[in-house]
Amino acid sequence: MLTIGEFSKICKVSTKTLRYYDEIGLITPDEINPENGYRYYSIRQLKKMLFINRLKSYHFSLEEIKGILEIERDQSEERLYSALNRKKREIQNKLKAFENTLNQMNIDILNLEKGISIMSHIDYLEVQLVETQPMNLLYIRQMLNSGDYEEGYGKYFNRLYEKIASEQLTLLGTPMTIYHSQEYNPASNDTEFAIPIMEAIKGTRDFPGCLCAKSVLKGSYSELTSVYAKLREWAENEGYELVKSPYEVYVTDPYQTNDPEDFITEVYFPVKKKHLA
Amino acid sequence: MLTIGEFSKICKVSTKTLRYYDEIGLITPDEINPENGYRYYSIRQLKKMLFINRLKSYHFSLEEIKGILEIERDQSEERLYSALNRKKREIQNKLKAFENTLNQMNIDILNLEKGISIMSHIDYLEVQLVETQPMNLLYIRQMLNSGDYEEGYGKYFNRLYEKIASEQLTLLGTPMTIYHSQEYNPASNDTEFAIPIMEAIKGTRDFPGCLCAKSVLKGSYSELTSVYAKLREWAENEGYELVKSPYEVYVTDPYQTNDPEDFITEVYFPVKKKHLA
DNA sequence: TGTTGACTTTGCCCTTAGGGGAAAGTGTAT
DNA sequence: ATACACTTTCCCCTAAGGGCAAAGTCAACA
Repeated sequence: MLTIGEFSKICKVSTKTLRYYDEIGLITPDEINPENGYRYYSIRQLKKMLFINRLKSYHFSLEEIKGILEIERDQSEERLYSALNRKKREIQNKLKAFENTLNQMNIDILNLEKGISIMSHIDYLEVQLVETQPMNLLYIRQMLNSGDYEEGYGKYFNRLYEKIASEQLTLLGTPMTIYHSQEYNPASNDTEFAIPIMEAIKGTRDFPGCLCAKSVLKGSYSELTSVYAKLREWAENEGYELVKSPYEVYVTDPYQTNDPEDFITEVYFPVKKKHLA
Repeated sequence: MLTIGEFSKICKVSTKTLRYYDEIGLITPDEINPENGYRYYSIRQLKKMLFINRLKSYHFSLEEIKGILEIERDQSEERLYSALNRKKREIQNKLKAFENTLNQMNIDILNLEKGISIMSHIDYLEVQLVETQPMNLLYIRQMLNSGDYEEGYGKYFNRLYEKIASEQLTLLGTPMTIYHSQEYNPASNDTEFAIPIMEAIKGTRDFPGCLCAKSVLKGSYSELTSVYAKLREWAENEGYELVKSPYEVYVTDPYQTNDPEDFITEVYFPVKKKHLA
């Protein structure tokens, strides 16, 4: 039997951690002296602890590890195998996200070297006042949380395109997203994915034309919030106010090009002139 | 002036977050109605908030962002530039760490496909009882925290090698590390870096020979804890006990080869036969 | 046998970046 | 006037432990 200190040293895990794992039931000492509460670990528990360490190094949460250890007794291999593969994909995604972040950072760093301040691109955004044409939209309206956006765009637009293809509908424009939520809420936003088509069938709706402030973004979607801010600022200065849900039109998007710097997105902001007080 | 809800929607930040940022003083509303406490943000604060979002996407902590924003007023560019570069290196390191993790995971996944269970390599580790020769060690003894290990190894061994080179000392073996701490403590471990040399000068010490359980690890250092566990288990079964600090000898290491799978490390565990009770 | 120093126990508060929800007050449109 | 959307503060919760304190315990040494 090993005291907690000995066990700790062999496994390279602090005693604090071992007590915590005992508390949450991840690995409990083989023996506890009922008089003084001293924890004693057996030699065979070393392997379990090392396995836990391994899984931790793979970024499994303690909750996940607990699940894996409980499974392990029954049908040991298969579910561990699938858990590993799932976690592997998770890490690959994080890795990709880091690569994207690094690309963005490099753009900013290069700009700084040229003496261009980081957020100055906002100042160069142009805003026009336009009158939009009414459209007939094939749409899906959903509550989305912010994590689902990337996935959601692909999923819902695919569904719409499938319907257009299978029912031989007539495409009249590029895909668009309409944001109905008044407040931004990371857990749930009222979002409408739509594509303009000719046929006024079930699953379509009328989208009236209106006066809009419009701005065009070239580049990564991460700049979209800047466009919204710019439009808002413009409206404030020119004496307009927002009257309906803003929307985005994806003129070129990931379906057409791979480089995020080539994306072209129009942002529309339905407005009307404010009455002077 | 924008209410918190409007500001929230434009910036894609929840009101909860805005109130939190107000609380920690990251961005406080331009105006607060003293009667009812309502927060009002100005249009010019949009840009600041977007800048915060940008820095957040670069994985700066709120504390770091606060620092950057405070700096920004004075000498805006330079310190931001260096902060960005520092954070970029951090992310590159994390990216590398993820790549290593993925490599390890792939090894395990391949093994599972072959029907080899994940921790089974422990069972194949061989342990021998050997009598080591006394040595004369050039050493540096330090308290290290677990995060410093990678860096520490390079740093301290380099320092030792430099001394050997500059004083024309005679190398008698490969580098080694002796672990003096009884308990593992992530914040501080008593660690000795050493290289055997011939000359008994200042900065060297005698390292007596002794009876050791020895095991050889081929492969990544992440398996080292397994070796310790195996040695401990072996000692228990054979009726030996640990009498001094264990140590590692790096026969081939990152200085000689790049593939972690080629590393060869000997682990020594000074023991003596236990008296039977 | 006593003492010392190392070890262990529990308990409490702290960390990041907010999320959830309640209860109460407020603003605005009809 | 009323309904409903919005805002306020307050309190508790997260994951994985770290830090520290007070008190109890163990083993070795004199």
